[in-house]
Amino acid sequence: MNRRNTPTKEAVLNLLLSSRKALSQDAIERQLDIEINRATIYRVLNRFCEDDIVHKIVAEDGKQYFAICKKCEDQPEVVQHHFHFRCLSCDSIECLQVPVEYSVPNGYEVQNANCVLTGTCNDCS
Amino acid sequence: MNRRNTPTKEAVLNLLLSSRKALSQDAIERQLDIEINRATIYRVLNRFCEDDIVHKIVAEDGKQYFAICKKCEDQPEVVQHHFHFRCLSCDSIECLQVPVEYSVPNGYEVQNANCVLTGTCNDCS
DNA sequence: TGTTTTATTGCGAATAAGTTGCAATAATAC
DNA sequence: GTATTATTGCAACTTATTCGCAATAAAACA
Ligand SMILES: [Mn+2]
Ligand SMILES: [Mn+2]
Ligand SMILES: [Zn+2]
Ligand SMILES: [Zn+2]
Repeated sequence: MNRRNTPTKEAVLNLLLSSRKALSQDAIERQLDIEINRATIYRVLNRFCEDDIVHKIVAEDGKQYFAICKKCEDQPEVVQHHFHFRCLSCDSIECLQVPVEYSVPNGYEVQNANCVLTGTCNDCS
Repeated sequence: MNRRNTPTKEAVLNLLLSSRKALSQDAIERQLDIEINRATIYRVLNRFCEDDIVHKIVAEDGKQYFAICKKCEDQPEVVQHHFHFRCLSCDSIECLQVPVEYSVPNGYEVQNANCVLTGTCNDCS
């Protein structure tokens, strides 16, 4: 299943790269200068997830948001599980450079973490 | 907006009280012995949330799950923000007695936390 | 106990997010 | 240039949740 380069893919990727925020399909479609079909955007995003180029966050609004997995400058693995913050005022979601720390009962095996803090961000407070 | 006692309300509450898991509207409807309309179940649950009898968890499947806010035995405020665990094998969600610890950048104000760990639970591993 | 008030319910329709099948298009390899 | 097949657009579909509205029934009250 070899990947191909397409204008769509490039456009979505560039948008995510230039955005400080995690974006929903909806937001991506609106912010793109070219028109891309909804289903296509989802497919591109899901492919990015499979390829670990992007990670998906599900917020308490039940919607999916996507953000680049940036290796914050040098550290190759800051990408681990980190908190996300959703501002109720400006309705934006961003990755926090705050690792998720937890322990689980015996016999539990954690594969993934989806952690979203909600409140007011610095810009809005 | 005074609350009234109804069979529906009691039934849903009892089910949640007796369940070790967080339940979706779907699961509640299925597990109830009496028939209750979908919309009604949601309304009952949302009222419980308003009254802090129940808390809502949104999992990465985008669905809402509801669990009793039990004051784990004595401690009046174990109810705080805690992790939840979703087992991909038995597809169940439970509250973990594990508090969510985090720090946020200056100027950020956290009002709520929705944290779900995903993997395999003890029963399934 | 009968009457009034209004919270709660059921129903059907609406909304919204995300997915899927299929045929057409277009990267990429040959 | 031609063939292969990943990608796209479109429309239809699924699933979760909400909403308007009229009917029902708790609870307060006379
Ligand atoms: Mn992130
Ligand atoms: Mn919980
Ligand atoms: Zn904000
Ligand atoms: Zn399990």
